[in-house]
Amino acid sequence: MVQRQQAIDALREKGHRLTPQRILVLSIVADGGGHMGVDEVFRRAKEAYPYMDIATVYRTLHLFKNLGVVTEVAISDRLHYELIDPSGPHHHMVCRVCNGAYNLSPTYLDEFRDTLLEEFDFEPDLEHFAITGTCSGCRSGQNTPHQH
Amino acid sequence: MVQRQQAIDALREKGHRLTPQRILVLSIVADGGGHMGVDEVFRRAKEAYPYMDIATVYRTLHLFKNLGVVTEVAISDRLHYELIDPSGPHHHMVCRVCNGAYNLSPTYLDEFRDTLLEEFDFEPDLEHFAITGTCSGCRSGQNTPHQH
DNA sequence: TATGTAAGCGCAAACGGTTGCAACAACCTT
DNA sequence: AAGGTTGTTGCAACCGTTTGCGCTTACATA
Repeated sequence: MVQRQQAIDALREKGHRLTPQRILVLSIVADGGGHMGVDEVFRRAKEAYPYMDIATVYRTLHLFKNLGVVTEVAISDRLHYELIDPSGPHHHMVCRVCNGAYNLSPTYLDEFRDTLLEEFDFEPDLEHFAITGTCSGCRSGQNTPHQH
Repeated sequence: MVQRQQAIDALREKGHRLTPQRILVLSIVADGGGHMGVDEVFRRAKEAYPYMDIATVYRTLHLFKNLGVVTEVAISDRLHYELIDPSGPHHHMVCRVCNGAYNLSPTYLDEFRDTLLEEFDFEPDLEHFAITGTCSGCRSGQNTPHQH
């Protein structure tokens, strides 16, 4: 797994220590495959290492976020984490009805950013940005609400 | 104050009761003049009425929000409230450096909404939406950071 | 390989915000 | 004006998340 080694390198380069807890959290997020809630990361971590503390999970996820190893996305008022997509940055559209998360290419946001810069000289933070709304399936009434 | 009477009418019409606590919170938000944090609303309310509870402040602000009397805007991870602007709906750009909040006409967001609808059939929630970023003054290094 | 030191840990307390519940009071009815 | 009902309140407990603080441990140095 290439991303995992990149994450470990990023830690060392910035002078952070490589602890078993960090490796464990990283593995869990990497193996989870999608957006993982903090509680699920914690539950799996505690299975593997019973002394694991929830504070360590939060601190580790924030650290990885600041290192650019994981992205943070708010899904119905809870933060979720996933490994950075190596095929390039992307944003999320999160459906308020079914909680589904969809990727969004930055292209669409770039246009918006350019407008704000030109009109107001305001530089928006759009790096880790989730837009809530209603997805196609839920708009047409096909989905079951609040699946998760 | 016209907006205040409209708020009271909105309460009665929906079958909600007109309590001293609600009148107090409404007056505080109305007199505050800008985006008010929950803690400041609570502090002022407790000055006027020492039995006031923080839960009542939260419940009252949420009620007014649902009635469309106040708008909710997130300023650096805390929710703030202000009376609906009678000159029309608007959004906010919040500077992450100085916490300053600037109004943004919905025109700019409408373009973005249309794109998401056309491309993905995704209807974004942009009603109560604050965009964080760096404002003009802070981009040029003129402002004092983290004033609030 | 042994040692020093500062980063990181687990723990517990605290944070902002929400919720369940019994007492209370706004308002409809008479 | 008095009574009944039901929405609202204050309180306290709880939630997810953050923070302060000793103890531990990863890692640089020798």
